[in-house]
Amino acid sequence: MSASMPEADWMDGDDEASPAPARSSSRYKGVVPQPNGRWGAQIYERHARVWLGTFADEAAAARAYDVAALRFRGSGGAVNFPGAGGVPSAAEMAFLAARPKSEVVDMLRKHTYDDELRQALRSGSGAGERGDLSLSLVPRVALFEKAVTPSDVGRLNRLVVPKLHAEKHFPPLAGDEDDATAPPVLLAFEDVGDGGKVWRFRYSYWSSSQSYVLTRGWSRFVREKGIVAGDTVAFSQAAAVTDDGEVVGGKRRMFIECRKRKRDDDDDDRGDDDCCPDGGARVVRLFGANIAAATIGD
DNA sequence: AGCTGTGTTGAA
DNA sequence: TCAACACAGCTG
Repeated sequence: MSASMPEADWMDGDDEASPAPARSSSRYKGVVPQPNGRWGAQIYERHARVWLGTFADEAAAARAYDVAALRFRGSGGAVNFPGAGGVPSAAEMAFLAARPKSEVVDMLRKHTYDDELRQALRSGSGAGERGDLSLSLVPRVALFEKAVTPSDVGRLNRLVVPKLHAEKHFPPLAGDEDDATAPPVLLAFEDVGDGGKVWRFRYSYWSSSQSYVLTRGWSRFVREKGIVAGDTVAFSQAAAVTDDGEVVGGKRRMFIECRKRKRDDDDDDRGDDDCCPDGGARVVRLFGANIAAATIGD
């Protein structure tokens, strides 16, 4: 179901005008009648029942089951409301995939799922968005960030990547152990603050300074984003969320995001060429502090 | 006092 | 896996 779908549309069954006492059973999958005339929703996983809450409307309970089925079994699972409202959008699937089952179940039990989904969809659908899949909904793991130095934004046209982070999160560069200059590698990053615009940088090791650097492409990034010394560039990587909400790296997609250095109160400077189109501090939902991000280099 | 959500069982 | 049924507990 999509967030834009009015709930009332499918909330009317046959027994709308009458308070209708509990029927002996529901026509919807995962829905069970409650003694008081309300409806309960449940889904089974591994022999165990997962209670999804009770609902006044039979169809609302059925929809709760659908949501759970989407999260527990993927878009392939049988659902009560296929078609129209039941068609899971890529964005909704991402929304679901980005949170642990327990959280989804909580939202269903508290009847807050639709609100949360709408809110996430709204905040994620900025003007610069390209696909219909909001980047803010893509689960990501933070890799590292660096406050850029004057030389990082100066004429050197390069960003020094702290050795520890480079070696831990970026693909290994042959030759970084000996004094030979490693062959350059091209890395692509999706811009979290700009609807996924892709930035490509040459990544290499400068043996002369014994530094890992992002070179070609970096200066353009600095210029277009208006990055100045003191600002921060953050790197993250696509991740997957397990049943328990544990985040695991795995996908190769990497992301970059720039954050303006916090200014006390003086000027807010130009508000559009900024690196964060939305205006204020963009809140990106990142997961878990301690995740074993998969090695990018495979 | 009401309701929710679990215990449990038999069918699919 | 799934739902029917009973009712233990919980909530207010």
